[in-house]
Amino acid sequence: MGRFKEVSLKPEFPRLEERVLAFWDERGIFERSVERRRGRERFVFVEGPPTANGAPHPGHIMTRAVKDLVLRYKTMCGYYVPRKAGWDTHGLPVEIEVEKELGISNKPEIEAFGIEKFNKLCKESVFRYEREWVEATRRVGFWIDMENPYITFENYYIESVWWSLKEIWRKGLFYKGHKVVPFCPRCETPLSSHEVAQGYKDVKDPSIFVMFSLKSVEGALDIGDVESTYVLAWTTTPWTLLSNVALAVHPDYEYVKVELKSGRHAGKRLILAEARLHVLDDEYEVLGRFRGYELEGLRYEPLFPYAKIKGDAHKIVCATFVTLEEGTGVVHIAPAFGEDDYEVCKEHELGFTQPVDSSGRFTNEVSLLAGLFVKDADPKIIEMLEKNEKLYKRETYVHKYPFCWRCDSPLLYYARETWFIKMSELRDELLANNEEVRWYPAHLKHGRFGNFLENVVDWALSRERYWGTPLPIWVCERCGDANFIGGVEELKRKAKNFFKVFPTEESLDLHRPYVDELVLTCERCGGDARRVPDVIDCWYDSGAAPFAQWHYPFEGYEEFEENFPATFITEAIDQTRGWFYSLLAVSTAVFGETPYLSVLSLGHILDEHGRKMSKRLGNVIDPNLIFNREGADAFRWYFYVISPPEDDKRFYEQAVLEKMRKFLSTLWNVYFFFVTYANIDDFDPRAKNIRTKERSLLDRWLLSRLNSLIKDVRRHLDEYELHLAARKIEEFVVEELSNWYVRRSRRRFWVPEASNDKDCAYLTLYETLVTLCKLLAPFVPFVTEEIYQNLVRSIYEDAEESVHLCDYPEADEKLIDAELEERMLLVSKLAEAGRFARANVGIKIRQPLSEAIVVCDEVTASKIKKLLPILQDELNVKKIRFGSASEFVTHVVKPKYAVLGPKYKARTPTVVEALQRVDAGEVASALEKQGFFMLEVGDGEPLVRITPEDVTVELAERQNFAKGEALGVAIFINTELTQELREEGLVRDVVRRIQEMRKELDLEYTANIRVFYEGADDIKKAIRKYEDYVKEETLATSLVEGRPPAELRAYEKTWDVDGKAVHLGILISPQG
RNA sequence: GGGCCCGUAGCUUAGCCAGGUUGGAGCGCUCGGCUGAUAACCGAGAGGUCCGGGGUUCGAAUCCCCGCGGGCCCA
Repeated sequence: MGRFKEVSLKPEFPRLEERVLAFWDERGIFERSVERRRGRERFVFVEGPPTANGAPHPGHIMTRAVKDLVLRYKTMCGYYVPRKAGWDTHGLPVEIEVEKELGISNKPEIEAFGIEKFNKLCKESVFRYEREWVEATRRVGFWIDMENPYITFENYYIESVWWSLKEIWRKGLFYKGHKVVPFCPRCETPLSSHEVAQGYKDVKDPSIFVMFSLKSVEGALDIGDVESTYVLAWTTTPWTLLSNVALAVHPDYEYVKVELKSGRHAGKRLILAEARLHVLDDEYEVLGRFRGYELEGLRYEPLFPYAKIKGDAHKIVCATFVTLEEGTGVVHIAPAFGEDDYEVCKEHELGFTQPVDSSGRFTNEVSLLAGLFVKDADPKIIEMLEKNEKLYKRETYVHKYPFCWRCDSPLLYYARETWFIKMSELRDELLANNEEVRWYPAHLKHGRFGNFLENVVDWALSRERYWGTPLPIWVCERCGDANFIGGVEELKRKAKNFFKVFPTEESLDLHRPYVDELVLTCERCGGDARRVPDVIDCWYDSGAAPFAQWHYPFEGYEEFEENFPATFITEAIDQTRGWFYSLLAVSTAVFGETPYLSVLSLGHILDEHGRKMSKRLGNVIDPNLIFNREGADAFRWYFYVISPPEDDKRFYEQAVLEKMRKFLSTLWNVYFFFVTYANIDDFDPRAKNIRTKERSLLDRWLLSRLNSLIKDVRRHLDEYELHLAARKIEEFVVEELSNWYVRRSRRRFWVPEASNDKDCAYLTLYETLVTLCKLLAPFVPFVTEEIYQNLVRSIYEDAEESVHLCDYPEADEKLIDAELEERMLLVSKLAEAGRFARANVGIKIRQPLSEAIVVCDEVTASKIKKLLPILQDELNVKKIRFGSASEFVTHVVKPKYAVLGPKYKARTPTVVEALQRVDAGEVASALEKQGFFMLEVGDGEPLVRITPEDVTVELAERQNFAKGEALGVAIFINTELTQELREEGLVRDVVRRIQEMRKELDLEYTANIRVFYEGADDIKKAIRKYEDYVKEETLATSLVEGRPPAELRAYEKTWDVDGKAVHLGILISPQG
């Protein structure tokens, strides 16, 4: 037993993580990590409250992993980073979930069920999903205070929201509009522009060309043959034809009257825009032309007899929104179902008709279609047109159409009474506040988000629903004045029946239906005022989080002051017009200030095939699957390292597994290696203190790289380049620490006797692992905690109790030796080049060779001189030395375009051509001797002076030498095999086989063995010659020729070495 | 239709802002090697119209223009 806890070779990350979670909980590590920074500079984070509407999706897990990385990092850097969780609890999503459970699907059913009971179920439903979120949040290791979250349905939160709405009203930014708004007929409520934005889909709609029969009118343009002339209009929403009030033409466009000469409508006359004549399928003759304005005032027969229109109707009007891009240049106008339509009718003092109810069904006014959902009525309407010979032709049309972002019903544009905030008036302020924000990625600022602000529209705030923050407006029954309420005290004062509705403090609930029962006394006339029954868009709730979470300004004044604006927020890209906007909109309207200083926008999670992961497609991976198999660290690391934060990420188990193998397993293995050997040697880091200066070059190199890495990681994290930080660490761990340092140092740990060099190796590896743990703690908080506990806490009693209570590593500039890093890089590249050279001539690494020669300039030679032993060992040569180029006389001269180009411009190709014609050896020797070469180009221009910087001179290989090259340095390996080298090679082959057999027997690293051997004469001879070497390498106490006696039951095997059979037998030695 | 982003090997991607002629990795595949830490590793090979077309330039994956395809957002 050693000093450190034994480590298993194959970690079980999920179980390890559960242990670490329990440890954190027991010791309150999270709370302490926050508290110990109290009083330091704040790093303010606002949690975008999850919509509590279902189990968390891998995308939510990723967002949480990113938040956690940033917040842990900032905490370790010394910032005070309180983290309050939040829940977005209101809104349609919750209502829909409850409706589904109740098996109902519209508002009358809800009202029959009872609003009080319904809202109670909504509240419960929210808590049901909360539990899954809490568990997933804990499991992924996201540290946030879930004990004291802000909850948008709480009275204090609603009161703050009310206060802010009244502030906005005071500024004159509130108004009631009659506007055509996107309306969901299933939810029976208008949607805000950013909600509509969530749900555009491609759909196939009918596309029909309809003929409106003209009537003769006094005073209007005489177009002749009025009775047999029709105006041709186009629409993709046949159901709106029942509500047609007018037809619009563009005043400046050219229109024509044509007579159809073929087809089923032959003989009829049509009016349409000249530029749209190609929509006609039949032959025609042009009979006349008009400008659009000339057509104004013409009247036509209504298509259908049903709709009762209050006011003037069925005439042609002019409008500039008419385009020639689609249809016929004549637009059918239904003021109930289009914003432009509504405005144009208002302008021309035309009437209004609304034969569709708020659930999207035709009313009794349209007897034939009464009760039918409008979209379902399309075929019937087309049939009716056909029968009346009013249909010119029908096609289908694929276009984007908005659907309800939650219930997926097609939206209708529908004229409703709605309360608005005048965001358009705040446009310049929004833009100015946006200037204060740092966006990651930067293009969002003036790109997508900035453009959106440029075109900001008023915020349609009211929702004709139940489970939400009630709109705090009471309208007087007598005078119609709107009374705005900004808090509970005010309500108490103004309501006639407050204590009747809320007899006790506990009974206070600012939701429907209770607040609906409150009757206020109108401030202006003293009459009774009743609440507008709407609730508000729940996006406003979350946009109010910066102040409402503290119940500002009723309480939490200081908290708000200290935490506004936020330093940092992050969510996925879809929040651009969602939360990122609602936060800015609310803060700008209420305070005139920006609510956040930096925003990191994340990409979406896609499935293995690059499709969006969504419930509808059924391709959502359960995060628990990954938690239970690869673990939370693997999950987190995958997201960090795979691509820049803003990119969409494909997510599937195999991909996570691959990253885990590459990185976490390698890290674990280095740790395993250290613990295993440190325990064998009973290494104690406290007992050794060897200054870095006194350690080997390899050690100093590793520590230099480690400190350079710290600098890089900090720089990248500060710029939210999470992937670059992660990739740098991964490269360090896999390439430099594991595949170079540990591999190169194996023998140093393995020598049985104590030595200074061994201590240096242990110390260096120990220090590196400990620092690496801290560096990695914000990324993979579990495995780093585990390693830290074993390596640090078990030894140093005064060490911080958790790696997450430590300070983030700072680079020690004194330990950074850029030149050493550069030299080591060159040596490792030369090792690669040498291996390449050996492979080219087919001599494996295990076969020792006599020498390798490095050819380079003197400066480089002096730089890498001390590192040559490493190279010698890597290449398995007896000797390594520098040689001069003259040993390898063949030269190749290659032009450097980057240098030649600027010098010779257009002449460059000719110069290069000439250079390649002359003898390379001549050029090389001239460059070496006099430092330049005069080149005759042969184009009549003066000679060109070639200098060493203009070209690279390479060497070709000589007989018996294999050549490799790296970073401009050549290496030659002598491939001549002597008898002695051959024998050494054979012995090493035998040693390798014995080691393999030890491994197969699963022997302790320190167990001694006895070896028996039999085989070809040259092999036996080689073994005898190198007996001591074989014994030492394999921990053999004896090496005996012949087969082991059968009664000993040795482990035996026959191997093929260089085409010759060798029989080996192994016995475990009885004594140590 | 408009805005923003993206398009490099079978897959994932670096390089593009600050142009240099020979586009670099990883996974996968084939061959070879190494292994007393490894779920590994090392080397080589096959695999690229750098989305297409034009332009600028001595020189374009890189800069400019026009397309095509994809994603997100908006009308």
